[in-house]
Amino acid sequence: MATIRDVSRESGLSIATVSRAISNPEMVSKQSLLRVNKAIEKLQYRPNLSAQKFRLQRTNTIVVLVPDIANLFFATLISGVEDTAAKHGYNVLLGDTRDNMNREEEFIRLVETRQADGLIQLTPHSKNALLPMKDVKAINAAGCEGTPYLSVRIDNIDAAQKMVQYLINLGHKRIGVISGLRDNAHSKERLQGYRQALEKAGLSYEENLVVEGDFKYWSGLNAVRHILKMEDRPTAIFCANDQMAIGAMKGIKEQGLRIPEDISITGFDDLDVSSYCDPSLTTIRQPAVEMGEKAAELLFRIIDGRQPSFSEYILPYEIIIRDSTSALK
Amino acid sequence: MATIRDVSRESGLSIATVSRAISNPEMVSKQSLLRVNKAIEKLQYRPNLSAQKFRLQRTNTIVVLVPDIANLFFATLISGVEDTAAKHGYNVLLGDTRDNMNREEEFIRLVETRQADGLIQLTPHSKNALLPMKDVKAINAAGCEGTPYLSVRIDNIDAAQKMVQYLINLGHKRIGVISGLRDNAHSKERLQGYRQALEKAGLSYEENLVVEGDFKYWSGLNAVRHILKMEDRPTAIFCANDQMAIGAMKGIKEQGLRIPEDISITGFDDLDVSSYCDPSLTTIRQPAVEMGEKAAELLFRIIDGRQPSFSEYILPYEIIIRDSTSALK
DNA sequence: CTGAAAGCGCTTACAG
DNA sequence: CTGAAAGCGCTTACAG
Repeated sequence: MATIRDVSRESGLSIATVSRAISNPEMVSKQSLLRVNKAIEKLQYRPNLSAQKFRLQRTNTIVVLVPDIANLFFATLISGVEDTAAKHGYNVLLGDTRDNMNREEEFIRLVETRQADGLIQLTPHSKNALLPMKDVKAINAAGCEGTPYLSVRIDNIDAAQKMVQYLINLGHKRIGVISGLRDNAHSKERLQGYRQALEKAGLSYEENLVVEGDFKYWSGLNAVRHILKMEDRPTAIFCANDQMAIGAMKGIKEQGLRIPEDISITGFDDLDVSSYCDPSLTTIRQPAVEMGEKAAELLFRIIDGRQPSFSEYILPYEIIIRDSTSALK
Repeated sequence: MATIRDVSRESGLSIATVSRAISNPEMVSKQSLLRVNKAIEKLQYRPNLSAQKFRLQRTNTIVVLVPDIANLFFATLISGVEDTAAKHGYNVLLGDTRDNMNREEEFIRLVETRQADGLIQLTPHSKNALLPMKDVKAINAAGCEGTPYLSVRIDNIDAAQKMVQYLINLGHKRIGVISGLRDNAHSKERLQGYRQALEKAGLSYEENLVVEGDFKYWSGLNAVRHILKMEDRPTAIFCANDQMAIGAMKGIKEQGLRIPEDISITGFDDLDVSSYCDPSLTTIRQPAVEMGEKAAELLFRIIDGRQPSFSEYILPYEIIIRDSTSALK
């Protein structure tokens, strides 16, 4: 492979001039530029960007830590990161952690060892989280309250509360919950919103109406089977994400029950598929793409050494009412 | 940030010894090792891997070119790549091309400019494809016949044929198709399988039974509305992927028709959600994770300069029969 | 087992 | 506008 030295030789100009011709053409005479370009063409020269990055102490790469790339919500958010990164000349390294701390640590090390300039964390913050670390520029996206570093998110508690309020307004009094894993911050906040809505309406909280899932389809199906066996069955179920809601719908229909006539169901995220399932799912739209874009922009800003105006960016959510919910008869 | 020079100074040993203590501890005396480790600990030293990579002319990074990260089939395949990459000490750079040639070119340039060692292409080969390129080590995954470089895939034609044969065996004679974009190689091969099945069964091919989609949900819904308006409506629809099949199911139910009693429908891919939609979808399972793993292994092999035994790896598919298909009454 | 030195391919302050 | 030279942080063949 040709190097800058070869181009220098071929063009009869110094390495310095060749370098300038490539990065700062305006610093070089027209004639030199021509000779350099001709040599580059002839030798099929491509600058070794690894060398360049090393020299400039800049990688133009960021890492996105994602707990589960097969969850479409994250995939969509990442597409927002990708777009913004491309615009700013950055590459995106994908860190699929599967909620595994060791994998997470390895990806964080990429930043520590200067293979990436910063990272975006998509797992909500928890007490045993590795971030924040000094020397690692990071943004938390789609997380929760109390994240001790820059974050972009929606107000999960408020969104959950509004959704449950909506169910209560429809006349539902016994509202089941299919929650995410208990320790997960999203689970906690969405459950908190649920409790607040009950409280405001003067309804009592019943622990056994809450069934734990893990945010995946099968766990929604599993959880709903549990719920349907209860003697005093809820008339509505609030699910902590869309995937579980879709799994739950499956389980409800399996039992020969109708949605929403016999039981109402709601999700959280608004995946593409949520408007295509049957019935279409009432859910909370998180602005996934915008969150990704915003997180990337903030990260590039702090990489450039400019501090952002806020430590927390709260984006608006939207309650999307479709066909999986109706008034209690 | 501490460099190897600082560790050298702190430990009173040469840079060379420090370097060896880190990369080849067995080449160094126990005592030196101890001193080096103490110094590393004290200075919180992290080797600059950018420098190391540059020095070794190796990046331990690969690029995955994906046409649409928001298609779960690709996300799942990528998780297979990720796993294998982690095992081999490689990082994965995500190249979300959105079927845009310019973006694709930029990502390929990462390999040309030594920022990555090779790439995995998830877009099926076409005549105006940029790959194969000399100096770019690449594997095509989930592609089609006639890919002019190393590939891992299933036999799309055969799979489609088998699926349509299954519909024919159920008694269906008018079978509609919701195809992907016409120029897409997957569309072509799956359509070819459809035609072959008809031919074998002595059924004639009717062009107007084939409606073009773009592999996304909405296009399935859109296409099926078209199909349902036909005077001599098909009794079964073969969709070129699951997303479109799910969109189509929505459209069919909108018209008050029942699946599979009034119309049977089949997909291609076997996404997670396909067993949770209603009715659950009869489809073709592509071994997404295994494809990703195999593609990554092959890539690492050619990066190491070892040639693989075959130029094409054909993995088995599986016909998954669920509730969206039934015999013609 | 250890160290001095060369070199990977670039960029840039300095001098002219 | 141009070139010689230093240096980014490592690794490794060579000599001892």
